[in-house]
Amino acid sequence: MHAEVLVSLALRQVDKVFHYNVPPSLAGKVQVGSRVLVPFGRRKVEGYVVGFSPAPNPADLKDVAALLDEGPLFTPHQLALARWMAAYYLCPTVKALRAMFWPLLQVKGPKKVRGLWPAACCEVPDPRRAPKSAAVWQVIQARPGLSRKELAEAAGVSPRVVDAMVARGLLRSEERIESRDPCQDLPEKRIKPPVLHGEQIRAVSKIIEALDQKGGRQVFLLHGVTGSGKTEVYLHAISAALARGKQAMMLVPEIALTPQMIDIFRGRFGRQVAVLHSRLSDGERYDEYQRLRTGEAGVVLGARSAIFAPLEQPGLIILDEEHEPSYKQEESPRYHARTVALRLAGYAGAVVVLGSATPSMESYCQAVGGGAYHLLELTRRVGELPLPSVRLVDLRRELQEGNKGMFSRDLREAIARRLSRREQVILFLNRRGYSTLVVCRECGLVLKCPHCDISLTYHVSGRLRCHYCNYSVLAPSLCPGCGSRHVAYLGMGTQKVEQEIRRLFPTARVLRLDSDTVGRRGAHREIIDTFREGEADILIGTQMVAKGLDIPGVTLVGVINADISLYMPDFRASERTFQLLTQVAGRSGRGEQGGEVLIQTYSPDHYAVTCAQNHDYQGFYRREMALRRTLGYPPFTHLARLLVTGRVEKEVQEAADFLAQAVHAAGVPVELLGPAPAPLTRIKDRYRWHLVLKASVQSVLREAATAALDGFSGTGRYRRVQVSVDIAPQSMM
DNA sequence: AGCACGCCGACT
DNA sequence: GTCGGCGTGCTC
Repeated sequence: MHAEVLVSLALRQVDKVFHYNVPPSLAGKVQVGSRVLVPFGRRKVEGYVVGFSPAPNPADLKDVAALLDEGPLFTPHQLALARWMAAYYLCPTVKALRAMFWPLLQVKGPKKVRGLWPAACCEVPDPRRAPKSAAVWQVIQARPGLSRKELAEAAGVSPRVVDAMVARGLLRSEERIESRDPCQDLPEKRIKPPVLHGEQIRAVSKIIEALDQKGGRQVFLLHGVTGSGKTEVYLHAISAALARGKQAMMLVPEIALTPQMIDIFRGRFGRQVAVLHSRLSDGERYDEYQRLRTGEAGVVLGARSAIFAPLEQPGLIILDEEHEPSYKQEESPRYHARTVALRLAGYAGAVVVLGSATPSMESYCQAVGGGAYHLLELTRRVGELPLPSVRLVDLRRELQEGNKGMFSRDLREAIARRLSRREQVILFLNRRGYSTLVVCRECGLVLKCPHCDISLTYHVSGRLRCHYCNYSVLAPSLCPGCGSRHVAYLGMGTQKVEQEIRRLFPTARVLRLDSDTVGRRGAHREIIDTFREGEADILIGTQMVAKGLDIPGVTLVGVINADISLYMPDFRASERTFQLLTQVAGRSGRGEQGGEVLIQTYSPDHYAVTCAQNHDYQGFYRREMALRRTLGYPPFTHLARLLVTGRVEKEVQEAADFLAQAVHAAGVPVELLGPAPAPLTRIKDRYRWHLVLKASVQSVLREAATAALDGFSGTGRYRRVQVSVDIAPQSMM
């Protein structure tokens, strides 16, 4: 027998199986999923065992040099998924594979501590003769397993007393594994499931029916208006899956993975839930992975990458807010969690539930008109609450009438009214910082990041920041170009909104929620909890306030400027705007008092805005699909993007031209757009050019891209440029 | 990626 | 004659 090994070099040229002898010393220990060291050329590299072949191949195989871990890092299931990803996204297999097991390599292993236990048979310390020992004895009886230090502290004695007791044989010391639980300090309050309403019951029963059916994957699109109780449908479906001995995955966008959401899951499923998100420490993530691998936890709640969690046999996979662009990973492997989920479900025969108030065009078109998905609809809010009424404020007219401020009179009045009634307000602006454009009024110089072709954002800290590479400098008082004192701070972000609100409403209690205020671990939770408990009146924020917040006291949501996302150079700009407006509007009126939404915009006639105003998903869908069809965009066509980057612009451009030639030469039916400089022409000192491929069949795109890459790696001319392939890109920036 | 091999120009 | 430039090709 010899081992089939993938070497851990993320290169197309070596992305194939290499064969090695398993020496007798390692026989039986090396298994599929093992990480090994193998001789490769004249050096040794890490590799992963992906299979075994019967012995007599080319006889002169080298030996596996070493086995690097005790157990396997991935399951055959995960390997299959990685291989599919590699083929689908044109990335090296090891890249895809690493996405699945990297949490296991970040720490040495489980955290071990020395714990103390009362020894089995011995005399009990006499409280009169040895009061300190007796105190320790009492504590350890009640709480066995404490460490030396904990025990001493709990008993109020010096650790020396404990040591003496160990020496006398009263206590026995043993190593125990301490679980790093990310939810340790959260109270686990069991919450009784609420009574479902009719539409929810119907949705749940359809999903359960599918869970009970043998056979292939089934996909549901759960289209439910904001506040219709989608989460409760998920929870019931998960309960049902667990009751049938199946495991479940629940993915949410990173910023929607709020403490509130975690509380709900922990409340319902207790320690059965493993939580996975980017804020966990390496140790916590490792332990959550272990709990899943051993089957101790049967439910994953996590962000994008949780789709790779090591579940034995997922029976139910849920993607909440399935339209969210954050499900797309923007670096290699550039996968979309929804696409991976659908594939994984295919392997596992699992049921998929895609949920959203504003489904993506891609998903919705699969759910209507004979598509492959089943549509489930929740058209009413829980408790028969009405959807909030939405008013548009035409900023053009506001300007004509002499109001140059960021708040229209309507919005200002609406806020004042809420404050006087002690109701709460959410203000949404999809930009952080204070001022998004710093420009000299004399010479017109725009302050830009020295490493990126991006204008710098002024922050109240007095520094200018690049929101792409995080470069920062002290804001200059004079124009660095001409020395003029007339430097203007234009464009507004959430910090400016906050300042203006404090000026207009000095007594209001204001909170801001954006990535600048949630830097510290736990800060996110604190801000939301403070607001929920009514200890603040106004919450200002970016997208973070648009997702999942369910705060009954909020009766007004104000959108400061709806146009920011509308005029992005991206064919999804309208869709994105409609989604954002609908989502953020949905935060209003979740209590008894009803709710209102005010959207300030320069484009009050744009269908993305008017459809959001009227809660008219169908209308938006029809308009947008008609447009996509005429312009030949997804879901009517498929796209791929080749992004070429490098430090020398000329090389980048030449490489892009070369790739374009190679695509042409491939002779497949694709439309080639570009090469052209990417909208963000330089980031972190790397110039960026791209080519966009368009085809009616996706496999053709892969053919063209593969041909281009093969030709590219064949020539050594462009060593200093890098090409990355993005299949089904979410962003073209 | 690394590392060797190989084929040309310009040095002690 | 040989040192070193980097184009090409291979790694079980």
